[in-house]
Amino acid sequence: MPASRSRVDRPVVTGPGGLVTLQDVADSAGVSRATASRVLNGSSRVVGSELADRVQRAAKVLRYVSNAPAQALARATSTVVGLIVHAVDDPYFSAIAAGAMRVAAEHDLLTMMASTFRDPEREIDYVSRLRAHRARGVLLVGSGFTATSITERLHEEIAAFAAGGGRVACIGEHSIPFDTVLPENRRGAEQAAKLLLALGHRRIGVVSGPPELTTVAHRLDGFRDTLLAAGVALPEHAIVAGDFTRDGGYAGMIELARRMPEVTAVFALNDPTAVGVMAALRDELGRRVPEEISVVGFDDIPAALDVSPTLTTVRLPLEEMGERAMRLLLDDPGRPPRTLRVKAEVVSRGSTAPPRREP
Amino acid sequence: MPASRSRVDRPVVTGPGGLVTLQDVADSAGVSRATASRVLNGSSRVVGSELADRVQRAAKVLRYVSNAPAQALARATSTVVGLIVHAVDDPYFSAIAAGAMRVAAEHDLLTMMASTFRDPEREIDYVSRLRAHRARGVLLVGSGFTATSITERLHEEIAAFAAGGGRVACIGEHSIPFDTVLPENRRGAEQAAKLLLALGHRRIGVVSGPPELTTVAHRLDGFRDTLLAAGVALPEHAIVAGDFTRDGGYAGMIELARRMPEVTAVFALNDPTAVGVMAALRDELGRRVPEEISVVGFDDIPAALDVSPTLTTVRLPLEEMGERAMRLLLDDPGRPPRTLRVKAEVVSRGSTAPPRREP
DNA sequence: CGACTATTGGAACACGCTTTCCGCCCATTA
DNA sequence: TAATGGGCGGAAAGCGTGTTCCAATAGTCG
Repeated sequence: MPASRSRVDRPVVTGPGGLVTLQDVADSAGVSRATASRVLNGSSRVVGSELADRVQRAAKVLRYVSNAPAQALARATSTVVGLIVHAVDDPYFSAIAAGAMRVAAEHDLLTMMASTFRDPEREIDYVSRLRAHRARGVLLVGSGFTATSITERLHEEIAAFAAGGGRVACIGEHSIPFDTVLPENRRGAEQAAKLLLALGHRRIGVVSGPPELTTVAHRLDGFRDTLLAAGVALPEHAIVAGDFTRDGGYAGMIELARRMPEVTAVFALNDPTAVGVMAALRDELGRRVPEEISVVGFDDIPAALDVSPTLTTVRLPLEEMGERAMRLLLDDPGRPPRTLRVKAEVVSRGSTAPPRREP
Repeated sequence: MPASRSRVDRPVVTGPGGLVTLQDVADSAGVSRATASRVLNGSSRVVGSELADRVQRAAKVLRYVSNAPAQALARATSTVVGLIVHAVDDPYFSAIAAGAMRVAAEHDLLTMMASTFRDPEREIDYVSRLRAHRARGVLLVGSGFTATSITERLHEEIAAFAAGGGRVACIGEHSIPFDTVLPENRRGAEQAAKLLLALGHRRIGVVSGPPELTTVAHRLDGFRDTLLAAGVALPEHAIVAGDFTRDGGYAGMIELARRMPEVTAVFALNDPTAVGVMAALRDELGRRVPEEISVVGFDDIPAALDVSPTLTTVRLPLEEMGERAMRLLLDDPGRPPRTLRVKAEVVSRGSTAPPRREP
C-alpha cells in the first residue's frame, strides 16, 4: 500500500486539501483531539475562547471537514435522508422532490435520492441500502403497488428500517403504519367525473395508468362510481391502460378511439398522460379539443398551463406535499402515525367544454 | 442512555430488524467476525462453502445489512456519488439527472442529490458536504458563474475534494481541469440565428437568462455574432434578462414587446423561457405564433413537443449528457482531463415561420 | 494562606467493519 | 510415514470521530 500515510513524519500543515483529519487540526492548533472535536461541533462542554480560536483557525487553514462516515459511526446517527421516487424526470415527482429537498436542506440534511424507474424491486432494494447508510429517515413518494407479494417484502424492509430507529413517511397510499401525506385521489376523481357529467358528457373514456398502482385504483374507482351513480356506464373497453407517461397517453388515446369512436370526453389519470392524449388527438386523430372532445387530467403539473388548450385537471399542491411530508419525517414522531389529507380540486381550463350536439 | 445495548446479555438472534451488526451475524453462525465479513462482501479470500452458507443464512434471518458508514470508514471509500443541480424541478436538470442516476445505479452507487436553487453559495456548501461524506465523486451539472469571487471559492472547494481522492466531472463550462461534457452552446445559438436569418427575420429580440451564467454568455455571444456577421444588429435593448424559468420568460416577453414592438422573432435562451414567451404572446399580447412572431428555444425539453405550436429549438441530448458525464466520473480517470463535446442542432418545428410581409 | 470547588484539557475506549498476519489442519508427495 | 505446502479460520490492529472519566489548573472563600 504505497499510499499509506504516517501521521508522525508529516509536516503539521498538509497542503490544503488532502485527507485532513481532526488529529491534524489538533496538532496544528497544539491541542488534543478531544478539544478540537469539542470546538468544531459545539458539544455541551465549553472550550476556552483562546484555544477555540486557534482550533477554528487551524481548521480553516487546513480546509478541514469532518469525516461524515466516522462521525456517523461514532454518533450512531447520520445527516442523511432518503427520498425514493418512481421517476426523477416526471414533473409530478420532481415537483414533490423540490419541496422535500428544500425542507431537508433547511434542516441541514443531505438528500439521497433514488429513482426506481417504476420498478418495485428497486424500491425495496433502495430502502435496504438506505438502511445500510443509517439514513435518518426515508420518504417514500408515489403510489404503492397492489401486488401483495411485492408489498409484503417492501413492508418488511420498511419495518426493519424503522426498527433500526429510522423514520418513515410516505406520500400516497401505502397502507403502512407511518406518517402519510394522502392526496384525495378518490375525491378528486369524483369531482372530475362530476365536471364532465355537468357539462353533459355521457360517452366517456379513461386512459389509465399502470393497474398495479393503488393510486390508479383509487382514481379509477372514484371516477367510475360517480359516473355509475349518475347512471352513466363506464364499460371495461372504455378504459385503456397507459403507463402514466406522455407516450403512454398518446398510444392509449389512439387505442381508445379505436375501441370507442363515439367518445366525447376522456379522463386521463395523470397529467403527462393527458398531455399525450391531447397530442394524439391533435397529431394523429385530428379531433379538436375541446370542441369535439374534452380532456381532463390529474395532478396539475406546471405544463398543464402551457399546452393548448390549457388543461383542465385535478389540482394537487405537489411542492407543498413534498414539504409537508418531509416535515412529518423530521418532526418528532407522532404516535399514532399521522395522516395529512390533501385536498384535490378540479381546475377548469380550456380542454373541457360541453359535447357537440348530436347531428 | 437507556437505549444502550449490551451485546453479551442478549440472545443470539435478535428479532428481525433492530440494529444488527456483523458480530451478531458471526455469533449466530458460530464463526468469527472476520469470516462473516469475508463471506458477505466478496473479499478476495475464499471461505469454505459450508461456513459461507451458514453465514449467508444467518444474515438473511437477521435481515443484516452492513453499516455503510462503518464500511466506508474501514475501506476509506464510499458507495456514494454527489449530483449537484441548480433546480430539480427544471426539466433540463431532471432529464440530465435521470441519465446520470441510471448510470450510478448500474454501478451500484447511491446518488446524493443536491439542488442549489440557483444559489452559488449553496453549491459551494454542497461540495464541501459531499467531501465530508467522502463521496466517490461529484457531478456538477449546470452552468458555471461568471462572478470570479464565487468561482474561485468553488474551485478551491472542488480542488480540496479532488485532492482527497474524489473524482469530479461537470456538465457545462466550468473552466476547471476536470472531465467535462460540454454542450456546444455557442454553435447551437449560431444555428438558431442562421435559421431566423434564413427565414427572413431582421428585427430580432432575445429573452435571456441570468447574465451571471457562463451558458448565457456563450449562447448570447454565438447568437449575436452570427447576426452581426449578417449585418443584423442586436442592440442592448433587444435583450431582456430573464431567469431561465417559465415565469421569467413570460415577464421577459412582455418587457421585450414594450421595448421593441416591431420584433418579429424571439430567441429564448432556454426552453422554459421559450414556453413562457409563448404564453405571454398568447395570453397577454395577443400575437400569434408563428404568423406574427417566431419563437426559438434551447435545450429541447420534452414539453417542447406539447406546446402549440410545437417549439422550434436547439436540441441537446439531455439524458445522454447525464449518462456520459456520469460515465466519465466513474471510469478510470483520464489524465489529461477529457472534454466531450456534445452537438447542439436546431430542430425546426411549428413556432417559426417567415415574418409577415410589410404592409 | 490553605483547602475546596468549578472548570477545562487529555487519555482511553467505543462505534462496526476491513484486513493483515498467524496458526492450524489436511492433503499431497518423496 | 514424515515433511511440506496450501487453504482457510480467527485474533487483533486499525479507520476517524464522539464521549466519558480523570487529572490538573485556576479561582474563591473561610
